[in-house]
Parts: sequence; C-alpha cells; structure tokens
Amino acid sequence: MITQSIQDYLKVIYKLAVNRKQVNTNAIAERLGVTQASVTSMLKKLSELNLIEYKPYYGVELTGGGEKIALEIIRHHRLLELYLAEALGYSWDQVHEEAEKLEHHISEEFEDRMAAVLGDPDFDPHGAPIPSKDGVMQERYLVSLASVGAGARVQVKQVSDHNAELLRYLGKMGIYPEVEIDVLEKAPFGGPLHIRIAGREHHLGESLTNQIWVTPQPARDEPEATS
Amino acid sequence: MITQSIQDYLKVIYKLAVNRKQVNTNAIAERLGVTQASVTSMLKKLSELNLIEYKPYYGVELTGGGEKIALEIIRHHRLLELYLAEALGYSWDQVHEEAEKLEHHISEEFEDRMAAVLGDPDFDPHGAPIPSKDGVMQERYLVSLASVGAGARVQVKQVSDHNAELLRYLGKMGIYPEVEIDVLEKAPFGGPLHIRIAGREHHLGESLTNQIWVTPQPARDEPEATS
DNA sequence: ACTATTTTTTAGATATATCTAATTATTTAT
DNA sequence: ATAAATAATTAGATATATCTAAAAAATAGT
Ligand SMILES: [Mn+2]
Ligand SMILES: [Mn+2]
Ligand SMILES: [Mn+2]
Ligand SMILES: [Mn+2]
Repeated sequence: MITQSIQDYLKVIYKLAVNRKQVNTNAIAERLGVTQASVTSMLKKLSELNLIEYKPYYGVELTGGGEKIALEIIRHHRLLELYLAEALGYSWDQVHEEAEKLEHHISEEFEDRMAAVLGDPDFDPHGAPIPSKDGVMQERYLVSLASVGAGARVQVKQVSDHNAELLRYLGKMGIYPEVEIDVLEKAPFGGPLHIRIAGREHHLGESLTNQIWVTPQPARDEPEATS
Repeated sequence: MITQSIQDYLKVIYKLAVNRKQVNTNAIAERLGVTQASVTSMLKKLSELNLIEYKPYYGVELTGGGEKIALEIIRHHRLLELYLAEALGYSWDQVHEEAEKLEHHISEEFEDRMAAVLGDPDFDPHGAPIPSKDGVMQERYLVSLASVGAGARVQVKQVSDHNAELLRYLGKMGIYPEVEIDVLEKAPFGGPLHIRIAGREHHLGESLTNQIWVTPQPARDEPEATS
C-alpha cells in the first residue's frame, strides 16, 4: 500500500534531486520535519518496495516507479492549487496548505475533471509546471532573482509557494509570474536588491529574492525550482 | 487529535442512533467492516475523549461534543457530494465514494467556499439533508417505499447513496428526489412492488424499495434515513 | 432456574510511522 | 595520519488502529 507518508517521502526526494543529484538523509529529514532515524527506517522500506535506489551511508535516487508516484502527487498538488484559486476563489497564499493535504486523497477521476475544467493547464498559480497526465515534467532553466546583476530586466517565472506571508507580500508589490522587473541596484555582501516593478521601487532582501525565479536574461548560472 | 478513524466511528454511531436509540458494538462493527474487538477498544478511547457515553455491555450514545463532530463530517460529505455533481460533473452514483474520503481532509475554508458556490444548499444529490454550519440537522419524517400500500401516490424524497449500481438503476428508471410514483400493486409475502413512474411501469424488489424513502402519503409508520 | 446462544470484552499480537539515545561510518581539519 | 566533527544507522520505545482467540456477561429457550 502506498501510504500518505510514502508519497510525501517520494515527493521530497524528487524535489531535492532536481537540484543536487544524490539526496542525503539529512536533507529529507529537514524537509519533512522528522528525525534522521525516521528517514533511515523509511528509506529501507522504500528500497524494499523498489521505489528508490538506496546505498546506506551514501544517498538515494528514485527508481522509475518512485518517480512516477512523485510526479503523480506533484500533479495533484499543482492542479489542486490552480483549481482552488480559479474555481473556488482562494487567494494564492491559501492554496498550498489545502493542496498539501488533498493531493493524497483525490481520485484519478477528480484529477481528470479538474484538468478538464481548467483546460489542461501547464502551470500552477505560483508558476510551477504541472506534470502531464503521463508523468512528464516540463523543467525550465531559471535563475533566482538573487543572482541577477544591476541593470538587468527580467521576467518573473516562478515563486516559492509554501510561505503564505511571503506570497501576500509579493502580491502586494505585484510580483506574479510573467511580470517584468527592472533590477536597478545590487548592494554588495548579499545586501538588498533595488528593483522597479510597475513603476514602483522596492528593496528586497536575499532571503526573499532567493525564492523568486526569473528568466536568465543576462545568461548566468544556477537553475532552480520548487513548489 | 481527532483522527479519521474517530470521525468514522462518530459518523456511524450518529447514523445508527437516528433509528434505534442505544447503539450496540455489533452494529458499529458491521457498518465499519471491523471486528467487534476493534470496536470495543475504540469505544473506550472515545469515552476517554468524552465523545460518547459508554456503558460496557450496554451500548453507546454520543455526547454533545461527539454529535458536533459527527454532524460536521456529515455536512462535509453531503456538501462534497453536491459539489462534485454540480461543479465537476460527477454522476450521482460516483459522488459517494469520493466524498467518503475527502470529507476527512477538507478545511473549513473549503467547506464554506463550496457552500457559497452552491448557494447554501439544503439537500445532497440523494435527497439527504445537509446539516447547517452550526450543526443542526433537518430530520424529516419519511417512510420507505417498501411500506407503502397499493393505490398510493407518493413523492420520492431520498435514496440510499452508497450502492453505485443501485443508483444507476434508479437513474435509468427516472427515480430521483421530488419525482412522483404511483404504487399500482403490492405482491404479498414481501413480493415486488408494481409502480408507475413518468408513464412507465416497473416491478421493484423489496431490497430496492427498502432503500427509497418517500412522503408518508397514507400515513404509516417507520421513519428512516441514511446517506 | 438452568442451559445454550449470542454479544461483548479482554489478552495478546501485528503493522505503520514516529521518537530518543547510543553506536558506527564518513568527512574535515590539524 | 590522527583527532574532531558531522552524518547516518541501529536498538529499543511509543502511539494508533487493527486482528485472532479466549473469557466473561447478557439474553433467550426450555
Ligand atoms: Mn492522479
Ligand atoms: Mn504551487
Ligand atoms: Mn467543517
Ligand atoms: Mn448522499
């Protein structure tokens, strides 16, 4: 039986693997808010079930089967987020928490009907790509706003979705996917970024700009993505 | 913590109590598909939590707190059923199964937004009353179609919702809440009921007519209700 | 009233997913 | 290369919700 816990582990492993390659016990424990001991015991089970490749003391990688389940749950999550926003009038800072629970409990029927009502959408309210029904994730090459230099004009593509307060603040400034930002100035030593958006200027700290992903306008490094 | 299991027990106890008064271990076990031993151990816990009044070897009754939770879950269930039918195009034989899972996982926000979209509805797709937000169930006096005598003209008010095949059959005959039925003939010894509905005639067995509740036209006995 | 049947509870086991504390392995620093 | 620090695993405990088998209580039948 694929329990909710198993689904959560696979989802977290998938997301961690997008950035780094090998995923370690530590990182999984931190993301899930459980102890390392709990992670080790679950990794053994996931390995038993052939959902991950597990080499003790090294790290884990998803198998084909594991990735399939992870993408399935991520599809549920992102479709739900968009559906809650579009059909039920949720604001973009409320959708994540609700989707986080429901993603484990909706049927394929529910998933398909949401997708149909929404016209088979490609992105969720935070700009994250929605995996297709057959499990293909359209990963893009984006950079964090923190890595953009002064003088650049970039387009917001995706923002982190799990911090409601952050989302409300972004919303207040008008920072949404597809919106354009002028980077006016970048203070040294990880100082705030001075930007202009829709005529108004703001100074954004690094913990915030780290959670905004934009088009790589002046080509730079560091691809990223979360949901 | 009010687990899904606790919610399921309280819901079942509530529904059993609508008919009989004292609810016994046996009946709960049967409804939930678990052993009697499991029920006993859960009853002890529910009693600890002050959700039921439990007298070993006698039976149980919900406390105010227990009933509140039961009605809350039943409200979720019935709102979900109607929402799935109205907003997502589910047929009336599909909604129960999906609602049975989701009822435990939606937030108050979700509940309220569904209710708003649906215009604060009073009945689910099977004619069952939806408890109000503040926990009031509008119980009605209905009789089962099986108890109606020949010559009567009755109005369908509610049908059992957990058997998908039965619902499809009723749908094919056009038996829905608010529809009128003429009872032409009643075979003796629990034999089939000969009815006319929308011009067409049918013969319905007792296991079916037991699951259809109608207005008490020629006043009779036996109030009933399920969802 | 006594016995048989039915119902309910208790005792003890299992499975899942956690945790804390102790141990072991790996990595980093001198 | 060895010691110190970090990371991961093991051992053993806890909580929840189940089960089977045995014992006890309540009910029904003669
Ligand atoms: Mn799915
Ligand atoms: Mn999102
Ligand atoms: Mn509620
Ligand atoms: Mn119903």
